[in-house]
Amino acid sequence: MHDAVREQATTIIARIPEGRVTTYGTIAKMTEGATARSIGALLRLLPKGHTLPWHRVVAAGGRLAHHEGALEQRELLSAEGVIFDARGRIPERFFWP
DNA sequence: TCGTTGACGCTAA
DNA sequence: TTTAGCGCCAACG
Repeated sequence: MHDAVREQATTIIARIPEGRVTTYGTIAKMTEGATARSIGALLRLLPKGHTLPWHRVVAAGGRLAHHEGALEQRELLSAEGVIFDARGRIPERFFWP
């Protein structure tokens, strides 16, 4: 992934409003030359002290991707008012854009 | 350079 | 609704 693509992706993630979420696929579509998988790779390698709202990036269908920080992610989202339904999915009204 | 791994997505069955 | 299969891309040894 080129630096320009990475910068564009991080910019998009930084623009996600509080209390809203977006998906890997959505970011990939908005970023030229990126795919859902490349976005995942990008977030995985984020520096320790970054200010990016990574917790607002979820898997397709509003499901929560299974990774180490999933629990923390769920807490952060809940703190912002994001609701999980009975099946552990985020309703579409929380999606951004 | 090659094979493996993993914060994924989409489609078919 | 759940699984499997395939495509996809970056990092790493």
